[in-house]
Amino acid sequence: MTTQRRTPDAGRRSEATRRAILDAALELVGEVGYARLSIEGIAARAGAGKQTIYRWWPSKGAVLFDALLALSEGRDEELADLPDTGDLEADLKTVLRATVDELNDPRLSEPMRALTVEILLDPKLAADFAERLDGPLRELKLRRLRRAREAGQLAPDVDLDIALDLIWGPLQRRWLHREGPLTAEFADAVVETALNGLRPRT
Amino acid sequence: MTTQRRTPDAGRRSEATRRAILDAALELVGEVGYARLSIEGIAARAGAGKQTIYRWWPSKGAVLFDALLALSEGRDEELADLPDTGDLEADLKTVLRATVDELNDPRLSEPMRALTVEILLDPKLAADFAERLDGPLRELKLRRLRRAREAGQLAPDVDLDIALDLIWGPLQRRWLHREGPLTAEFADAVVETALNGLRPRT
Amino acid sequence: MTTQRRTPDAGRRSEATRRAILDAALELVGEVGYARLSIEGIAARAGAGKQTIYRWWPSKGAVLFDALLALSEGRDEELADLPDTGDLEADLKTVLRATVDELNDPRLSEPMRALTVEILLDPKLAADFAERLDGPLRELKLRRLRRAREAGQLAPDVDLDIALDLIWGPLQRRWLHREGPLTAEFADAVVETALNGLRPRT
Amino acid sequence: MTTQRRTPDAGRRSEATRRAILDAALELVGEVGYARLSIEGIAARAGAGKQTIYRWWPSKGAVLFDALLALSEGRDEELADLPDTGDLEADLKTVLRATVDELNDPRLSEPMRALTVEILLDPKLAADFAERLDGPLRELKLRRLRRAREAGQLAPDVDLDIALDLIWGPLQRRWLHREGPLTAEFADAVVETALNGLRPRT
DNA sequence: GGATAATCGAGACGGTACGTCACGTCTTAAG
DNA sequence: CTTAAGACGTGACGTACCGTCTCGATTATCC
Repeated sequence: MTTQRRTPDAGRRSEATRRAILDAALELVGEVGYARLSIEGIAARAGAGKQTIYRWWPSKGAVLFDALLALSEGRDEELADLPDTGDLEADLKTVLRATVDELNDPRLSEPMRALTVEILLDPKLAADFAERLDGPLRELKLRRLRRAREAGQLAPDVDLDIALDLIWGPLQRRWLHREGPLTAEFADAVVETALNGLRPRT
Repeated sequence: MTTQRRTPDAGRRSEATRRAILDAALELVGEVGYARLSIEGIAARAGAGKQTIYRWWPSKGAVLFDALLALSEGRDEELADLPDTGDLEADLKTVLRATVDELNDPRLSEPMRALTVEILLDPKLAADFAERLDGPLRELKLRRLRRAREAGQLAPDVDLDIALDLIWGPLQRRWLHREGPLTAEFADAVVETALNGLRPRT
Repeated sequence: MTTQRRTPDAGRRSEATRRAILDAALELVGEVGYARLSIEGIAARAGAGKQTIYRWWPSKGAVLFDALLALSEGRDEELADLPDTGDLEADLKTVLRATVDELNDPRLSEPMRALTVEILLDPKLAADFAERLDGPLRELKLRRLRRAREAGQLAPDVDLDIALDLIWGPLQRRWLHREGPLTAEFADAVVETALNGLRPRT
Repeated sequence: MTTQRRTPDAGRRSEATRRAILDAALELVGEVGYARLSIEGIAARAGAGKQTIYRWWPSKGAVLFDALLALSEGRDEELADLPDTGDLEADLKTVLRATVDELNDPRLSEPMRALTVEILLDPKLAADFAERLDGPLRELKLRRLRRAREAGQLAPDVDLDIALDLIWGPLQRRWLHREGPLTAEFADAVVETALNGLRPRT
């Protein structure tokens, strides 16, 4: 689940140091923000040599990415299937409300926004992110929507990629751009309106 | 339309230097990208002193912002009203297709993505941007939608902010995250699907 | 007594501004020391434009020079003849003790050391200084010694330049290099020992 | 013999870089003079990073000091005892004539004057200089004079500090202030006249 | 269990850019 | 024409990090 598979000899790698680095990265990003987060700072805080970081990660963004992944490890809900009670609207509301809660936790939200931003600019990081997090999640969502379409809850000709954007886009946009509060009501309203447009016309 | 009103004694400001700086910023961002754009580099290219930049702009993001604004000056379509032929769907398609064209021009698109990203991280810049560009544009859009709602083309209880997100969000998201090609077809499909969900239920 | 004779149009010169600049220079050199004294700082403190300083003085050293000269104006003892009671040793002790007192006043001593140092490095300033202060003073001293030699109190073949160095050198050296305290006793001892070597051998 | 003992982990210090910096400093001070010598320039000429200079030296004066020390390394005459043939006058003439030769070599003289001047203004540098060069040399001179006093060649009550000033002061003063040529004759005359005043009165 | 090879901390190094200060020149507006 | 004010190009300051590069000093398998 980390980058270590791609590196020379992961066998010898010090797990303690790896954790210290990820922890330091999280602490520091909370204290000074992403822009002023530096490899030097992480190394110093972690009591690690700079080379140790450069050996295992290509950029500070990659370190923070792993640090955030490590945070959400254990909570395997991450890559579990989306709920499927048969009621698409209810299920989507459940999922989006959970996301709203996560995004309202500044401990997660701030570094995650920083990381998202970094991803927008760094294609390498974007690829890593797509492979390890965004891609799989997107697949889960598509799967749930496909099932709904097969069950006749969505119009048969609906473009699922666009559907996905309609449902998750407003939330992510409002979060990323800080355009207004993230509330359960907002999540509900988005789901309702989007589904309105996606349901089979009678 | 520029920052100069907020600064000390803008009367003495050298217009030639101001243009040289904005031009240099645009050239350089095209050549090396935003991450490697530096105040130092802009000053050197413009034949200006660094202090002259620091005197009038608070960050390289702010310089680029003004540079992009200057680019689109003259084309007053910017802050003109959105078209209103009475046919909301057709009007929105016109607008979104125009946006698609703009975003497919890499001369504008790349620095604009960089600037957008900078805005995400820098609240000061965000405020400036909101005041001078995003806010007014948003207002235009809301006005058009409000007229449509009054004309009965949208459900009377629709939340216009959410409507706005549903219509413009997917496009912006796909652009910002480079998630697939920006085409007229995509624009059309988004408008159709979103309006489906926003129209009065019969 | 100032530089103004050498400049384009002294007739229009503002005396109030000139005083303000010299006063500001003295204040600032006392507050921040010579190294951090700046033309900008003087202009700001004096409420004068920088150009006004550049118009009338060639360097901050020159400003300080004039400022120090202005300080000792009025006290005409400056360029009055050295005392001549007939007793060379007593007269020299009187003079050197007075110098000791002056040099122990930090209000004068610190900027004077700074100026002296500047003179060591700036030949233009050195020439100005030699012409307006050091030369005349040296001439007074030589005149007193010459009278003493004619009166048989010094050996007839003594080199007066060397005599002058022997008498005033140690004091100036100890002051400039901060090598030990400046006391009346030291002044007396120097005069006695130096005169020992300069008197006619019996 | 250099500053490195006072600095963090001098073990890793690159000797090649250290030499390159000192050499560059000497070259540059010869080309542009001390006032226009800059850390930036030294680093560029030496092919070193600025930080490398700041890591090991506190000021450009300190760099030049080390550079001059390095110049005179090898010539161990530096800290060897002053000659003692039993004839004080002859010995002092030998020493002062050697000094005159050194001070007439502009390769040494110019940077040395600049450094001397810097020392006058910078107490830290002065302390360093006193500890590593001036102090030891002064001690050698005092030792020679003390031996002469014990041998009855100087008056028993003579203050050796003042004696030292009388003998070396005029030469240093004439050099530092550029007050006339430095010749062997001048050195001889100073020694003769000063010793005249210091010998026991018969 | 001792050799050996990679990892580790530490941090020096050549660089780039930062944001600030002062330089000396210039332009403007007021008197 | 001088003045106060201050923008301008220039250049150096001293600092922060970059990413690379040695250094010993641990480890942690593998012979």
